[in-house]
Amino acid sequence: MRLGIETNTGIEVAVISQFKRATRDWFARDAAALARDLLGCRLVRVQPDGTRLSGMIVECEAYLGVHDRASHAYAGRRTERNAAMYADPATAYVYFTYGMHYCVNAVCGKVDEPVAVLLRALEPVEGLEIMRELRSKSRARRRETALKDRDLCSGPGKLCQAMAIDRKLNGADLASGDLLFIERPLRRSGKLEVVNTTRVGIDFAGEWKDQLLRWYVKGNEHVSVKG
DNA sequence: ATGACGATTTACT
DNA sequence: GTAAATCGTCATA
Repeated sequence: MRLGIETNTGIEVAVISQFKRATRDWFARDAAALARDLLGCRLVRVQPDGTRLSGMIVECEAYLGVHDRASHAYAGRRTERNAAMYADPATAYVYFTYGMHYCVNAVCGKVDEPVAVLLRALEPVEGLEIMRELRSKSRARRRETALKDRDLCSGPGKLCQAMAIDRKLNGADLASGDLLFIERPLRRSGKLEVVNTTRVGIDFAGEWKDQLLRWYVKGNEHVSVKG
């Protein structure tokens, strides 16, 4: 239970919410089901100094393993970079892309089965001002205007920046670790309207680009792309 | 050793 | 809407 969370306006309001750590068993299933269920859960990052950053997961994509042309494990590719995909469920797979961005996945399925869920967007909950600093840091030119809340975690690369997630967290244990983990609500937090559609940024994937493997919270302003 | 390319973000026309 | 940024990774040689 947690009393008092930071709101978009910076005002603290008293709320009663109950979350518990997601267990390894909870991750040990197919990626599509997990992707859907991750919506509404919290991703939590505890920094070295103990500062807690968190956000509600509002957008996810499932990557289905060796047959999925969009997956890093397509055709059984197993390299140093994607090794974490073959690890235990609840392992974090963090990879570097486009020469400048990190993306984070929750590995699921069984051991040696390279299936995972890409976390694409969060609605910031704890540590918004720290996130703002982390996000401003790497910008080429400082902007006079502060970043809006919706610019903090509305994309896979942005959320890693805002949550201080980089290659050091590749292989982290999302179930038992203390650095990066998932909390799920004990009670279904009201009605969560969900949209199921196609994945983003995988035009190279042939027929697999049409599969409906992306889920997001309908109407949530932190979702990265509409559609 | 070399070259091509991103599961993206940002700035600019 | 288009294009630049930017470099680790991987396949090929």
